[in-house]
Amino acid sequence: MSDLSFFEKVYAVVRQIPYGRVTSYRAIARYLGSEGSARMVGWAMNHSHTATLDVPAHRVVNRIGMLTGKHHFGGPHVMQQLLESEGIEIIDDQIVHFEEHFWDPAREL
DNA sequence: TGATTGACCAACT
DNA sequence: CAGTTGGCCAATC
Repeated sequence: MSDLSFFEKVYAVVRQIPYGRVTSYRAIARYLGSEGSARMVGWAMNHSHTATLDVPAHRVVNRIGMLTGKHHFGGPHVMQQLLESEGIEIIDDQIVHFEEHFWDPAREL
């Protein structure tokens, strides 16, 4: 684990997010400890397309469940559609019942 | 190599 | 109560 770069650690965690669940940038940063900040997680997601494995970045949102990075999925509605296809309801770019869908790696992993 | 930026967050004004 | 500022650390300009 320690051999992995911060990015790879982020990818590893995001890949383990269960179907129909979401988490936040801050939760991932907190789970990884002081090795990075929420900003770094977002930055890692920005480069997630460079990762060899598929990273379900659509399951990662900001702390209030808002789809801040939806524009980076190739379209402004792709992220929302992906989440809705997993049974997550979204209104105004915001996840409904976010706390119910929330998956905390530090708590569940 | 210094300055800027970024899919964020919390504190401060 | 809304807008600004600082901090986080790496990548890009």
